[in-house]
Amino acid sequence: MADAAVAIADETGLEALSLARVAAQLKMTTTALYRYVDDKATLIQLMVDRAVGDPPAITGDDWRARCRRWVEHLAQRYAQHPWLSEVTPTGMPTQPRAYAWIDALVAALDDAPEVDALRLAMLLDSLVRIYATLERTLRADPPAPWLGEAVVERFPRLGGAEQQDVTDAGAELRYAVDAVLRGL
Amino acid sequence: MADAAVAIADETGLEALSLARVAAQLKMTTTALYRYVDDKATLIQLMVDRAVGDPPAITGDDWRARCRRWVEHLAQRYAQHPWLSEVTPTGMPTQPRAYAWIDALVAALDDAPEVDALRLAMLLDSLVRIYATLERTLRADPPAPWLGEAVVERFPRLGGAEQQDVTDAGAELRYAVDAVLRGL
DNA sequence: ACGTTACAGTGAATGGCATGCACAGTCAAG
DNA sequence: CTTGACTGTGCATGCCATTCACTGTAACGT
Repeated sequence: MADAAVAIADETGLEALSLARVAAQLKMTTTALYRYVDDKATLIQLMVDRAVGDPPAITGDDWRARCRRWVEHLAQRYAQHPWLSEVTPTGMPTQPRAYAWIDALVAALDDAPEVDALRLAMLLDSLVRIYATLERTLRADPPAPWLGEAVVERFPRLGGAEQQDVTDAGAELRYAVDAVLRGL
Repeated sequence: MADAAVAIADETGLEALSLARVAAQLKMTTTALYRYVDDKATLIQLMVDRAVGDPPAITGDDWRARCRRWVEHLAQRYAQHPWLSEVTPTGMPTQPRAYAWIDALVAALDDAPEVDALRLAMLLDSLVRIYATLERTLRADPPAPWLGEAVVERFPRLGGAEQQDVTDAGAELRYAVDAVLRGL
């Protein structure tokens, strides 16, 4: 059931995911799904758990590099399932896989000095989410020049950034992560 | 109309906001609202613009301190309207106020060396969003200890962080912003 | 003063959605 | 053979966004 739902979300996004469509995919009635799941929300939780999957094993000399690898892996999962960034986060993680990812980051921070792994995990995860959201919306919207003549006229200070490129969400993510890692 | 919608969202959250309720508040029929707004989505855009409001004037010696002030102000707006963090961002900003905030940050970065203001604005805004979301969900959920015995048993490395306090979203935000500003 | 036109709001209707409840088949254990 | 758990169905409810055809009303040009 979770797999069917993930397949639908992969194709049509989270907005278009309804229990009716999941049921159709499984050749069941909509209401039959309530035998297995209390709620649409819990189904989505299951989907997230499944789509994010298990954390990778990370090796490398530099702990910052290991952090970046961790981020890359997570970002890759988000890229495979763009709807992940549409899921509204609901507080602290309760799914087992989430703990596994945090654990993996803690392992990667083995020899890092004075780094608060839990906080960092939350921060990095959030950054991945954000730039995944950015990527998704960039894909959906026309890549509008976003700074028109009129705007620059009203806010002259923005003039310099006019032709700036914000089309590569991956690059933005790396920028943000690098800034954080340098600043720790 | 936007004000009525903001009032409802302030009280009951974004989930509970329906055009029917807005109409009731205004003593109109639901369908009458479509005279003024194409879509529920565009109504929400208007609401965001109104709720975020105009950026403050920021003064101070240190550009990092000015950045922090900018973040504090923005976070304050999110605190006043918690539903803001529930709004799914839709690509680059199109509302005039958004430009004004970016412009304000650019101004604050006047004498900062080699800082990409646009990128930084996006990053800081994202951070504010994230920790506003955290605060909202902390308020909604029971502040569960989130790391049970069973979890620590399966992931021994997480043991140290067991009793860690993640209840103060404001502190987390400052931690993240400080890390970023140091790392630029 | 009269007709026209833009505007503001209404009412009914459509199609989708999550979800609840009472029922029917099916299959295994006593 | 019977009972009971399990799996699935059908029907129904209430909420939602959105569309369309319609009515009143207020301003404006002649």
